[in-house]
Amino acid sequence: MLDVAAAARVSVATVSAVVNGTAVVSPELTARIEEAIRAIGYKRNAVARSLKMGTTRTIGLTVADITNPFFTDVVAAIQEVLHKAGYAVMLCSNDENIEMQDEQIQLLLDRMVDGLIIAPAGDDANLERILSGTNVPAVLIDRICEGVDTDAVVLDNEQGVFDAVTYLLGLGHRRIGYISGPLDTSTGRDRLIGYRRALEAAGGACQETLVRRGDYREAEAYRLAMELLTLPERPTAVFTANNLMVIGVMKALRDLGLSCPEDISVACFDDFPWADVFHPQLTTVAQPVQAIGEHAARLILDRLERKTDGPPRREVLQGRLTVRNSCRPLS
Amino acid sequence: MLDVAAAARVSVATVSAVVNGTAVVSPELTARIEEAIRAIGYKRNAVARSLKMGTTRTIGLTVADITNPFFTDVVAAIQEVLHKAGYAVMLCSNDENIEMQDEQIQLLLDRMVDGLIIAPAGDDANLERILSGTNVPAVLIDRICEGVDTDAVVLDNEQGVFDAVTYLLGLGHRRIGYISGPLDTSTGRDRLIGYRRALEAAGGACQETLVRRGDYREAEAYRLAMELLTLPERPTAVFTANNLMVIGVMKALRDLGLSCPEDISVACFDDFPWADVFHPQLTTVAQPVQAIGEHAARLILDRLERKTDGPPRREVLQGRLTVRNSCRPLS
DNA sequence: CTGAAAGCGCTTACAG
DNA sequence: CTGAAAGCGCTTACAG
Repeated sequence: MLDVAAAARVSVATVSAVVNGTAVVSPELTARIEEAIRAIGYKRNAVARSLKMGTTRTIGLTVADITNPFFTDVVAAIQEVLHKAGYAVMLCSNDENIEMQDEQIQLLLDRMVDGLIIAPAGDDANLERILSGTNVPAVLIDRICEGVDTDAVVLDNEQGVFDAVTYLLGLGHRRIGYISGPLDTSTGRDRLIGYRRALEAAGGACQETLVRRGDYREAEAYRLAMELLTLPERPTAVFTANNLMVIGVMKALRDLGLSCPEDISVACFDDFPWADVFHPQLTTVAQPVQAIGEHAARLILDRLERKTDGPPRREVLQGRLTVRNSCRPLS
Repeated sequence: MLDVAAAARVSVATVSAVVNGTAVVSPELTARIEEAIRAIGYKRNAVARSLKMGTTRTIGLTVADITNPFFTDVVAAIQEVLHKAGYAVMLCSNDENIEMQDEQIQLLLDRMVDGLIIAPAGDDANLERILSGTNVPAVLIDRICEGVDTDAVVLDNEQGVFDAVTYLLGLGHRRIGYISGPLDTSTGRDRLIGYRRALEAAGGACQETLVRRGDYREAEAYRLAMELLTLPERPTAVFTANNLMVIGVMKALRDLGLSCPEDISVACFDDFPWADVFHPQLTTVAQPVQAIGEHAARLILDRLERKTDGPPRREVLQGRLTVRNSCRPLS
């Protein structure tokens, strides 16, 4: 910029003014400066700007598993809104590892992100402390953490599972296996509550022997499904608390020579874009991924643009039971 | 840092030395400084550091479509390797839009990323100019661009499709529909060449009437598949040049009341994690996504750590034909 | 082993 | 409308 100023025989202040359109500069000078910029091949340096301004126009984003299509879709929606607003996003995926998550958040904070969007790996004892050590606004998505009091957008997880399990009960199923998410995640807990509440509402006692605690991943779900499906009194239906785990269940069915929905009915939380073309066409609780991402982005943008200054807001969206044909009525 | 220095009654140089372990400092001073850091709640400011050092330890990454599981897996692998090496990644997805891609690359460059990994949306007339305006190293992945001479990791696309089509021919198929990617992408072109070469090698002339030019997305592939499948002389097999498009084909089959593989055989480029549990179990050309990501990350790291200074390197990986049961032999 | 000082590339009151 | 100067928070020769 000094070079440009020298070449155009003006001060850097004037150059800055034309580069940012931040003040009125006479046409002649503007032209001279623009010419000099072209000649020198000047490129603005956003980090110097950030240092001076105290803002980087970038948002840090951590998700538990970018490989999970649910998170992918949410991330895509977030980055689209943010990009339109002139923000970049710095993305970290931590493979459901809380220590790594904390490390990543620190790294993002070091780099002076203007805001943070976090899909936490699980309850995180350090998160509150880390966040309160800064005044960078944060919004939690998907899962919330005990004691972390920030903006958040979550789903009504309990209701989503309640609807699905009630649907299965309506089909005549009484032995409904449940592969849960980890109980140190809010979604894991809330979804399990939905399962229990549905059974209770139907007057059936919850059969804890049919509940298995998974980790939202395929491999462990496979193992748990094998357990469930080889029980002396096998469940007639299995529900998994997320998308990845249903794949594990389907693999178990395949390896056991069972078919869905003939032998076992299957349903899960989270939808797939291909769910209505491949067989069995899965019945799912679809999350409004686009809306989740958009809301999260808006919340952070609101904070940054000082439109909002109040207490934490928590937005709760609803899932939608999407019935296809992976569950059959028990005659 | 000045505050810390003041509190510990030392100079900032000394504080910097202990924060970065960049010089030997006496134990007493170290202790005093660490105490002061704790007391003040000092946090390092990476942007100031970056300005001084001329390096941000962050890599810019743009992909055509983060929503595509192929790219997602590659991104996950990249970010894992880079994170271990102490780099952050700034991610941009541009929905296959080249202008937006250029804009994003500019934005990343403004922010002084140390390196760039680009999965280009397509041939980009401006990319070479943009890149040559900086000395930030770049590596292209998946698709390469005419005239852009940087490190790259790509697949042997031609061979992948050749193998798949040869397999179909071996099954007795003669009328093989092909839904291509956009021809302004290197993958779109190379895969189409693989298709033609396979037909020629088998002595059959390539039937251009069975070739449709798609855009790597589901919606357009659906439309094209409807065209192909309602031809007077319908193909007996359809191959799509990527993963998303095969979903469109399956939707078309469903809407036409055709089944796979009984009525039509289907195969595609790119694998799915669930391909061997849902029906039809798709026959695919699987890409080594993990390896692609790792290689790309290593290439950029090599450049940054000055281990490599030579001419652009181009790594070519091989796909693997993964036969399942979406293609039937024609008796 | 430690400190004073310059400088990375910007922006922004403050004068003129 | 334009310029000289300070300062954002660091790092790093250079002295001592």
